[in-house]
Amino acid sequence: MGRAPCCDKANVKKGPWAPEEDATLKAYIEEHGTGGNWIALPQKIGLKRCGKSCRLRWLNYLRPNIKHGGFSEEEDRIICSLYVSIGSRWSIIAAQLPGRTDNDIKNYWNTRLKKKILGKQRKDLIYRRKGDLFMKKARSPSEIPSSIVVSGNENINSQDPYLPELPVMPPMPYLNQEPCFVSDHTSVRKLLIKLGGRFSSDDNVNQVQSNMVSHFPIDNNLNDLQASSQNDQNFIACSSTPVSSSSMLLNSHYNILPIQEGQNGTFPSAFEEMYYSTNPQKQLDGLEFLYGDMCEVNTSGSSSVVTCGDSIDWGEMSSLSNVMNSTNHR
DNA sequence: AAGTTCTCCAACCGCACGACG
DNA sequence: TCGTCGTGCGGTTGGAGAACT
Repeated sequence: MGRAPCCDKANVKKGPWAPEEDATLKAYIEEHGTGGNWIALPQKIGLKRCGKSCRLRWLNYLRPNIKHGGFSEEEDRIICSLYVSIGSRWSIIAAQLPGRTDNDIKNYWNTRLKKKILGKQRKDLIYRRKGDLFMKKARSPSEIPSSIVVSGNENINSQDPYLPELPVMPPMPYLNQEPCFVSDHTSVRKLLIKLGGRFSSDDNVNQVQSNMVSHFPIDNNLNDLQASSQNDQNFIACSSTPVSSSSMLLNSHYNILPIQEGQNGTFPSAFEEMYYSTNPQKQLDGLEFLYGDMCEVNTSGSSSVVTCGDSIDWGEMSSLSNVMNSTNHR
């Protein structure tokens, strides 16, 4: 049994809002508030609209202090930084940009910002696609040139002309350890607090966390990955992907993870703690979701292969990195 | 000038979650 | 504990206007 529709679809108006409808809704909410019930609101004020539609109209358009268009460079950077770090959590991103709505940011990202970032990389992408084609033609990992296939613990600096240059960090140490972080609420919470310190509400944390975990089938697969990485050959070079993302995050102008003076290299202490700690829990605090989004661990058969899924666009991520690095060096 | 394609964005849709009885 | 309801979210769509051929 499906759930009942939120409103009577037949008697509900759809499509663009008329100025009179806007005025009616705005006047009522400004005087009485929403009354805590969006579903009942349109009937109260005589609007033939779905409650959800009223809510959306208010939040995205009628609410006071809403800004439309004209995103600044600073806002671009914030959006990029947060997108890289938490993905398409538009509501959370919007919370960092006063006056912006999640819908606005989502549209801006999908229609403009992504293209803006990718714009300079078209040529690279074309070359890369040729590289992809070449990779797809290869029937097994052993047919892929060694410059592209990298084992988990081997040199990930190997450069192939078809792959964009990515920031490089040492191999992830956790590959040789028992994973034990997935259900740890505090690790995720810690990261979110690090991400600007504005994600302290339990609601957000839980929501983001559930999303992260659902996208990160790490449990048993990680053990397979470990075996695989020790077995070389099967580990296709995507190990630098999360690294690049982390670097982007760290290098971004927004400084989501504040860089502290006197630290070894370019990594802030919080990140170093995660990355270099011998404690597997600390190593993975906050990094797991990056892997979850970007890599797929295929454990079919006796071997495991880590591949970059379709959702990952090397060019895109590389571009993001470039944009952020360039803004960082201004 | 007309037809076609592209871009942008407001709005819709369906799902997940929490509150509540 | 379970079912229902309202809310919030992210993905997608549709249409108006701009750009291109």
